[in-house]
Amino acid sequence: MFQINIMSDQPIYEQIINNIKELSLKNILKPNDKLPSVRKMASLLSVNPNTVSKAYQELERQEVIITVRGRGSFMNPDTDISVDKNRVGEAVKKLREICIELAHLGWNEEKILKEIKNINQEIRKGGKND
Amino acid sequence: MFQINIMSDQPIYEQIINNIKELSLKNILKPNDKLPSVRKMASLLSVNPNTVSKAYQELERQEVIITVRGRGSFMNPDTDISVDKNRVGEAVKKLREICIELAHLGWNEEKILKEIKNINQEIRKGGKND
Amino acid sequence: MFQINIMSDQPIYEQIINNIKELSLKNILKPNDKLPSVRKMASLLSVNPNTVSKAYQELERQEVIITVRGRGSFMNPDTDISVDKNRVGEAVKKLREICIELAHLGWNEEKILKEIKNINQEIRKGGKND
Amino acid sequence: MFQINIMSDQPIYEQIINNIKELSLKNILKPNDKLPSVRKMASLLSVNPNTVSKAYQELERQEVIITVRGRGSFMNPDTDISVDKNRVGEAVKKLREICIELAHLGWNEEKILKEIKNINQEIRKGGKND
DNA sequence: GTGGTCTAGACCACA
DNA sequence: GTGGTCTAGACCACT
Repeated sequence: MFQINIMSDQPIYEQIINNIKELSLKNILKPNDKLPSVRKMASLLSVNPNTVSKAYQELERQEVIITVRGRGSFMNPDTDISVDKNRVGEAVKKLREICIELAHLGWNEEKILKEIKNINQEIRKGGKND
Repeated sequence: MFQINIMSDQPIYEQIINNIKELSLKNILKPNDKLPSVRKMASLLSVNPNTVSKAYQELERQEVIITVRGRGSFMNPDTDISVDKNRVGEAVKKLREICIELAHLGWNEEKILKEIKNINQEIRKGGKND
Repeated sequence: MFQINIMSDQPIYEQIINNIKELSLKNILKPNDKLPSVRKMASLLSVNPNTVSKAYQELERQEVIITVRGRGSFMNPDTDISVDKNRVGEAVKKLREICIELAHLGWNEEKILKEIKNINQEIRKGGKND
Repeated sequence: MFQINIMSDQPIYEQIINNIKELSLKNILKPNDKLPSVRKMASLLSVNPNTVSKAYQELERQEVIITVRGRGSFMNPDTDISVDKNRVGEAVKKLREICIELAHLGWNEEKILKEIKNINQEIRKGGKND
């Protein structure tokens, strides 16, 4: 289920974060679902437990998961309430950078919009298996 | 003209690259236009010359500019000849990550599409280099 | 009567301790009152009996309660005999940390003092055990 | 200047955070001041660089400091704008716990208020040496 | 069993 | 030089 690429330039802990967020969007990970323990996830992904721990801590900071002492980590039952303006701003800035990059690679606006639609269909497609 | 933010988490040399690409898209930097020398650019932006140098080297690798020893750097007159499949793949991958992030921040597809349109209008408003 | 929050970052056994202390301050738990057994309390709070046991042991160490083998645990009839200087020191140290934190969150001294008054009115409203 | 206690039950990285916040309140660390590098601070405190790094990262998250790639960390020039409701709530909750604890140790409200005044005079006393 | 903290030591990107 | 990431391995508190 998880796609971790050790050789990627993207940090492993970020990849873990993104994977979990994506599974959440697809509704494969549902509210209150238990995540594998830090050690288990680490052995599943063949990475160091500290790396998984860092990912989980950041996910908790973002209110995606909730960690309970001595019990483990669980998907947050509350549908994300607090919106972090900084994070939105960061994401939009990155979106801009990528549009510039794609434009330089010959993509026109239409092609980008089409790709966005594809991506959104992909990452949100789980919507009915609740 | 340049917008460098030393506090950003984006490397300065990447910011320089993106600025030049954006100016090119807007047709403010035209084919064969001369770029400021590494030292001049460095003092303009108040950054280390090594940083500018790294940006120029990467731009040349991407065939955005051409550097002639002893003469300086110039915008490539050949508009986008080679298309680097790796770079396209990377950009699409990042696009995907950002869609996930924005979805988690409460954006639906429509809002993302609208933002893309805004951005494209902004970065391509020179309008004639398509 | 009890307020246990399993998601809090405060250990459950500490929450139990504080709840009992608060009930004692409010004079709801009076000297010689019998506490629920470890098992009963555990089932009341839906927590592990070991957790309750740990709380009771610590309460006994602090002379808040007295446990009689085979009889159960009771509120200590002797009101606050021994004063543990270490505990006072610890509490004052924590008080300091929180003042720093609140100052960083924009609270001035006056606001902190006001909050303290509110809290004390709340936790001591039984009013007669002073 | 720094007071780190390896034997304390408080994590080292939190102690570092609190020390820096306190120095900031006292105006000993002023906006834009450079902090010792991670490695330097680590050797000053005789702790592992990772521990200092963790403290710095948390401080940046709280907008107390700003870290610039390849340059180091600096006190945030902006007087703290964003207020984190969660952090305020947490702090008030802890304040409540301590009031209960102190009440149990025989402190009346007046004594607590006096201590708060002492603490605030202490931690904010640097206010004029700007 | 769970996660949290810390150390020692390594490698990398950036300026 | 700077900070960021990762590993391996240890210890601790909590349930």
